[in-house]
Amino acid sequence: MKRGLDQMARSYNDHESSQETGPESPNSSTFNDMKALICSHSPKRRRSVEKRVVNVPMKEMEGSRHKGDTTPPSDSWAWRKYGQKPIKGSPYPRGYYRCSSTKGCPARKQVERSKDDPTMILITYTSEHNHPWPLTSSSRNGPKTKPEPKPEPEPEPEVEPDVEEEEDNKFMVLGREIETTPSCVDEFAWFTEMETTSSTILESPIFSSEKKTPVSAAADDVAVFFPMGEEDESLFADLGELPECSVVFRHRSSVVGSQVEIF
DNA sequence: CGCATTTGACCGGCGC
DNA sequence: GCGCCGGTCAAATGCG
Repeated sequence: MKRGLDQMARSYNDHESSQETGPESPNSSTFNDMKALICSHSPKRRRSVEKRVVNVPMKEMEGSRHKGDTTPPSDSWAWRKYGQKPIKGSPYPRGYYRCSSTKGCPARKQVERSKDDPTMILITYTSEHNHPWPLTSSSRNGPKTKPEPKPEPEPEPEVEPDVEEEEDNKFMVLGREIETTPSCVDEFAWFTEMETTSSTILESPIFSSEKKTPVSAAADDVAVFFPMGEEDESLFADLGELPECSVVFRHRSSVVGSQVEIF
């Protein structure tokens, strides 16, 4: 079972390794490229696992707990480290984290420093197809990525929630609306779910400071869908602990894609 | 004492 | 077929 995931991730890495480390990765001019990229991956990927790579400037993590190369920036969820490995070709080890925000949460992430740009942290999020990202926050509880007992309904890790939101085949990427093919949407409903909760990729649940359950988040799209404005300021007022978020939101309007990159 | 982290071992796939 | 490599497991350790 786990091997399936592993294999998935591995084959994806083959794809992504050439891209995720590229300093001059796709920027705002390549939304369609990105879309094509995403869709072009579909045939190769199994449906069960999706990945997303985020590039985070390290300076933006200074406020966060920072013990080692793979200490992840705090985000909105609880992650439990389950492994660390030196990566061939990279001077920095890669840390493996498992979502501990909710029981049975299948989400994982890998954190490593970019070998090309040591000031950049590469975070690879992995989740099962259509599985909602954990949206609970633990970063406010302190530095520890300790899961917080929450009175929230438990996500169903193995049962794919029906994603029925593709009324129109569009989703937002870095502030732009992208039309997708139904197959792509279906294939990346997981992404779509994230993107449609916000006006940019990086306002995805990953970067949401809201404490929500995966279910409520889905129903809560409106709450986080509006473009960055004054309301966002308050909405993300407490993002001091979420350096990833802060940089994203801060730079989005002007430096889209240059600070944080999604593949 | 309970939980998270660390770290070495192990596993399975892939390339040669 | 074998070795390499990435990813995970699980026991040991540390910390609050």
